[in-house]
Amino acid sequence: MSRTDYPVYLQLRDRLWDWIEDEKLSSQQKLPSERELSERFSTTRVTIRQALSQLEAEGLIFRSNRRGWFVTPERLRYDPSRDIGFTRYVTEQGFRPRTETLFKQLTEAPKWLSEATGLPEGTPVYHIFRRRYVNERGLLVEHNYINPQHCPGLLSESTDLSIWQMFKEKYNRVPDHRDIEIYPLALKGLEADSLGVNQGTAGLYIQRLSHDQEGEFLELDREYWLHDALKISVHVGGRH
Amino acid sequence: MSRTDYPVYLQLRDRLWDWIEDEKLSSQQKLPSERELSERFSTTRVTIRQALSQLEAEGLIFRSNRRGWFVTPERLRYDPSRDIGFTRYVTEQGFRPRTETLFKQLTEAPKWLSEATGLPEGTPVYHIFRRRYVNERGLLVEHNYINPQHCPGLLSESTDLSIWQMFKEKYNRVPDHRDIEIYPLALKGLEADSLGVNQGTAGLYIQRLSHDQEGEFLELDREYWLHDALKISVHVGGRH
DNA sequence: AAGTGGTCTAGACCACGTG
DNA sequence: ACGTGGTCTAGACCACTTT
Repeated sequence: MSRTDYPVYLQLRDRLWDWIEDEKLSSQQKLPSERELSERFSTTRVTIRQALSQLEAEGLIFRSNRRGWFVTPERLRYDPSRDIGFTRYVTEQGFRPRTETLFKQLTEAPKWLSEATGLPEGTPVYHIFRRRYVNERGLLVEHNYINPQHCPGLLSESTDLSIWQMFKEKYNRVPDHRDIEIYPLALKGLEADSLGVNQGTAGLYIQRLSHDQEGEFLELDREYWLHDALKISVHVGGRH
Repeated sequence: MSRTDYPVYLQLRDRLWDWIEDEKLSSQQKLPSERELSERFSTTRVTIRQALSQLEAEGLIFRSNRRGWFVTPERLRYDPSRDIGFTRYVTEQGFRPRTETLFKQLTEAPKWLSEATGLPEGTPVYHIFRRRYVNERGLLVEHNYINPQHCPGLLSESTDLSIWQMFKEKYNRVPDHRDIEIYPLALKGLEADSLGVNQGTAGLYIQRLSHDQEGEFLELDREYWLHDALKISVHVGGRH
C-alpha cells in the first residue's frame, strides 16, 4: 500500500458496508437518514456523505432524487450486439421489465443525425424517447431515431414493446450490421431528470447504429444507463 | 426543465468551463489552484470543488494525485474485439503510446481464474501487470493471465510491446473467439494507486477472455481504464 | 519552505418528498 | 407539517508536491 494513512471516510465506508451486510439489507432497501447515520458513526453529515458517495461510486448503493439511499440490485447482463428485446432479456434473467414511452414524434433529421447515418439533413425521422425499468427502478432512458421509409405509421403503434419485433413482424426488416459506441459519461439535463438522479451522476452511454442487408439506415439508438445498472457481455469471433 | 433552481456549483461549472475555453487552456494544461479559483469566483473552496468535480464527472477535466486539475485530452478510440496491439492503435490515432511493466510472475491459477477459464485450480499461469500511457498520461492498468503451455519462457521476453504479436510470431498462436465484459466501476486499491488517482475515481472495466481455434484458453485480460480516457467502438455483423 | 490538494468540523438554509 | 437530502459557508489541519 503506497498510501500512508487511511482516511476516516474510507474507514466509514467499510464500517457502513459491514453494517449493511449485518442488517441483511437487501436489494432496493432504504438506508437510515444521513443525520441518523452520522450520529450512529459519530461524525458529521459531510463526512458520512463522503463515505456514502464512495459506496455509490462502487455501485453498492444508489440514491434516488431526494428520497434517500438504497442498496443497489445485481447488475443486468446486456449484449448490445444481439437484437433480442429489452423485455425478453430482462425476463430471462428473472427480473421484471417495464417500458414507458415519454414522447414520440416525427421530426426532421438534424445535422448530427445526418452525419451519423448518411441520411440527408431534414429527412423526416421518427424520434421516440423511452424510459426502461427493471423491478420498478428506472435504469436507462433511450432515444430511438428510426427511418420512416421502413415502417410507415409507426407513431400509431404502441412503442412500449420491442421495436425490433415490430420491424420484423410488420415490416419484414432485419438489421444486418451494427456500429456500436460505448463510453462512460455524466448524466445531465433531460436524461438525469428523467431518471430521477442528480446532475452529474455517473452513467454509461451506448449507441447502436443499425443498417439492413442493403446497407440502408434502419435505426439509431442512444441509450443512457445508470453506471451501476449493467454489465455488458459480448461474444465475438468463432462459430456461433 | 423540471428543476426549479440552478445551484451555484452548476453556475460555477458553466463559468469555469467558459473561462477555460477563453483562456484557451489545451489538453493536459493545469488549472489555477483551488484557492485562487475560489477567490476569482467569489466562493468557498468546498463549492469550487463541487464545480470541479462536476467537470471531472463530465470528463472535461481530471485530477492527478495532489498535483492539481488538468484539461482532459480527447478520448482514445478502442475496439476490444480486434487484436491489434495498444501501441499500434494509439499511434494510428496520432498519439504517443508507452507501456510499463510493473511486475510479471509465474503463479498458480486461483479459484476465480479457474472458474473463468476452465483451467484446473493451481495450474501455473503467467501474470503480467502493466501500465499504459498515452501522451505520458497513464490511462489504464492491465492484468494479463496467460496460459504458459502456449508460450514457454515468456518471462524472459520483453513485455513492453504487444503480447499478441509475440503470440503470433514466436508461438504461432492466434485468438479465434473472445468473451468480452465491460462495466463501469470505481478504481480502488492497487489499480487506483498505480494510476495515481484517488480511491473511488470513476473507471471502466474491460475483460477479454481469448481462446484459440481448438477452444483452448489463451489469455485473460483485465483492464482498468480511467472513465474519461476512451470511447469503445465495435462493428458487428455483416461482411468485414 | 511554501503552497497545494485531501480531509474534516460544526454549523446553516432551502426545496422537495413523504407522512 | 415534518424530515429529508441538496447545497453552502468559514474556517482548520495534514500530507504531499513543488519550488
